[in-house]
Amino acid sequence: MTDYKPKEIEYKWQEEWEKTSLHKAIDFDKKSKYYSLVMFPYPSGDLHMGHMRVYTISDVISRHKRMLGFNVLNPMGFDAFGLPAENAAIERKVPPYEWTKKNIDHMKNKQLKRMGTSYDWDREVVSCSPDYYKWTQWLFLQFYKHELAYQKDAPVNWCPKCQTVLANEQVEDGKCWRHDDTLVERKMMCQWFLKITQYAEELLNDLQKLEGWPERVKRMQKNWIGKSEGAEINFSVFEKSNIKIPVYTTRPDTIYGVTFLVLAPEHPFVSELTTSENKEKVQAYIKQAGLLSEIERLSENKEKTGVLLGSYAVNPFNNQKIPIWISDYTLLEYGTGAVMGVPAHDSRDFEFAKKVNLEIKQVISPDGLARELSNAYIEPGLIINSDIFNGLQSDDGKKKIIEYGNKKGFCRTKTTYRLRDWLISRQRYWGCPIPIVYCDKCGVIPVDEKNLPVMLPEAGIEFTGSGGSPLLRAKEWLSVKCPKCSGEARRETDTMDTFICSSYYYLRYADAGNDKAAFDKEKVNYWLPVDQYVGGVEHAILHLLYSRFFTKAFRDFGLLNFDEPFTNLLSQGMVTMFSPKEKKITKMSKSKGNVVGTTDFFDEYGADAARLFILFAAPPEQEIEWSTQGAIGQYRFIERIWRLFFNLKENAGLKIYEEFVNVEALRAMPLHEIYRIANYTIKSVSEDISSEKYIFNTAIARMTELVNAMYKFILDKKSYSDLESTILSFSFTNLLKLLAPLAPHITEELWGKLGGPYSIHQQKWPEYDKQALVTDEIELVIQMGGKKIDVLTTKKGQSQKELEKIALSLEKVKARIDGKELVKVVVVPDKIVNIVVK
RNA sequence: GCCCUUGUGGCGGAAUGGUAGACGCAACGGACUUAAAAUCCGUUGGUUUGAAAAAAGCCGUGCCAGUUCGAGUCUGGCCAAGGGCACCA
Repeated sequence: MTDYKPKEIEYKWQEEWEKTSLHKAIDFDKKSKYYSLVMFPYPSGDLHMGHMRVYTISDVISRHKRMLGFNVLNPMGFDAFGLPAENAAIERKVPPYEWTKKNIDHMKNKQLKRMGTSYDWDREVVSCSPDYYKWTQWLFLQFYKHELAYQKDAPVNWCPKCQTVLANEQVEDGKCWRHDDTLVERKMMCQWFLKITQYAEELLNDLQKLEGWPERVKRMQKNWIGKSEGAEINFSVFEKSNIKIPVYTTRPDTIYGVTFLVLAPEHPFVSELTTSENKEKVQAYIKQAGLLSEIERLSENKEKTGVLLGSYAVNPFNNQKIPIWISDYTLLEYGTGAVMGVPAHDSRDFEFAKKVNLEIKQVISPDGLARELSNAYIEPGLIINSDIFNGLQSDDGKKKIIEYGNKKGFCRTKTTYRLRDWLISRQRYWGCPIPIVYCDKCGVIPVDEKNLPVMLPEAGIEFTGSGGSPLLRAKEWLSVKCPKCSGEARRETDTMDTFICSSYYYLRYADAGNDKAAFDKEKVNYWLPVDQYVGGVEHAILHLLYSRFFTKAFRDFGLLNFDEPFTNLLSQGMVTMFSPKEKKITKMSKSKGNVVGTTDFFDEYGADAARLFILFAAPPEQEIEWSTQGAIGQYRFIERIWRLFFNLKENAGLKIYEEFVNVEALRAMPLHEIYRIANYTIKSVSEDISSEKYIFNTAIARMTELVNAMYKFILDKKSYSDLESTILSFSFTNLLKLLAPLAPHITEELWGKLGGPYSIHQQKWPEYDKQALVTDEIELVIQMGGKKIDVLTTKKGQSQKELEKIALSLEKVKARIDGKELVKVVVVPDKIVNIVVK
């Protein structure tokens, strides 16, 4: 027997797999395709055990599907644009390109391959490489052509640490998603947007099609899109018949309770509606509101403030004259930027009315009676004080009121979404340049497709960390000929949000080398949609919503033929560990000082052991806590298999053997139990590892049981009969195959040592012998009143009467029935007998 | 505030409404060894009776009810932790 040296074995097979192109995906192959995808990483430099989880899960799925006979596409690449590279350039004067390249090289060759992953590296994509970002730019131009990319002045979120603006989705709790200690500021800027809102309804509706997605993720997307149905009502302005103020409401049933209007401070009508005596106050308020940070504005404790404009609006339903206010609790970007104030039935309006002393008029009541309100009554109810609509229920009232207003021409139903258009401009260097040119004569002009890519300049770029994007100072690069008039023009200096790059990479994998197009339509239609996507739940909204949007837009551009990119989604839980900094168990990350590197563990115990522990600790969706001790437990499991192999090889003539045996020949022998467990293991592992379940922890437990049973069987055994060596060979051969997707190196090694043909990963997934699982004895549980009294082994298939008789004849049972009335006996054949007494 | 998820031994976790705690970690005992490590074999939810062993009993899946012959599992309410949304009209 030789020692188990994981490092040697693992390196050997990793090289062999690469040399023999074992994991190559073949376009348009005869076998059914299976696209297995893992979210591609940002090349931050050093992967730790926390990162390993997602790659392990996805790799097990890919390897298993190959053994099931699928043509598997399992690609990998790098989301390589982004801030850390640029920050490294500022701090250490290394060009972002070099820093990124070095990290990719390390992650790819020293870490991802070292884990034993089975990627088809021929399809690698690197989003910062010009042959990739050329197509990012080309796709931007398609959006532009279809009027889905546009520029506008808007209040935007600015992260002072990133020195750039952020999309709505990238602001969490008023803070930057990358810097949870940094409040986002509000600024007015002219920026590029993608019109994701045009797809809001489809993005919402098609969530129903995504049966293979976790409910949680779908709910989060649904919340984010935030559809609401209501009405848009036009208020006219007293003595200013040229202006109509549209407001959006979901409660048209409260229209008679309107006692004021509130516009957003940035609302375009504000100056026109401000009377001269209020001008000063209004301007001061607008200025002050603009200065507030996001978090201050959102703060719940913040008291409502606002100022009167001086003009009056007229409620078209009852011609009542009501004052117009501005307040920062009204948002310009949502609805129409103006709300009707119904203090009696909206808590924000109530608060505001109390604060500035406005009339509160009740128009909804639970019982039809009006009373003094100490809070807004926001439930639906009976309509009162509302002229011809009195006595209706809210629901019915809504419809009738909209109908009435519609007839009169000042009201219509309207659907509003919380989702905003996607702000994609970034004031940073290390991103994909937006292919746009500004010409004094011609205006905003897109770069010709044939002149793509607009390369990021490298020479003469200085990273100072201040004074805006380095591109602003790249004089030579900045000046360009206008594509239209050939006159002097200037390049766009903003780059794209890196989420653009990651919104289509999974399409590029289908045709990674193409230099004529972003991807070939036929290839994309062959490979896509992705059959199984694995990634972190932190992208539940961001990346997954953007990618769905891209897919739908590309379908409409005629680039592909499907509606949704990812059929099944698995959101793996975090890997946590105790953080000495935060004094609690929390997500493994460098900044929290609780990382365990991969290299040392792999060298000592092997990637196989790390993979097994990660899979064994909990089901994939759940959080797991890294435990080196626990991982060593899996190392011991592997070593047990290793020793078992040599023991059986020397003593029992172990060989590859996969045929079923005649179960009758085994009856009443201890061997029968081994054969049964082996087949039960095949059955359970096949089920647990399948896409319906993905519970790898129990799969590993079943295999451990088989190994334990085999150990027990061979204990003190000196010689083996032919039948015994056959059954043990059968068990061991199948064990290796079942374990192969999870621990690919050790299984390949032992498979080879057993004389199996290269490679175990190209073998057929085993099937189990149904005969082996048929038993003639069962364990019968005896209960009294639902409590277990006894368990006895008895013949299978006895009638209910027989079982009842067996139970009632037990001494224990008799003693307990004694003196009581037998109410009934419940018999579940081959399972339990439950005796109920009174 | 609204929506959702999760509460099981010292720990991670298993259990189609039918033997709660599979499997692993940790701990303890035994074998092997001059010794230790490793390995192999065991024990390990709590508790009561018992000198001990054997054995037997009772309690036990966050709490309180309910449905059921039978509930970790289903229903309702509560408590706790975690997550999402949050001045979205």
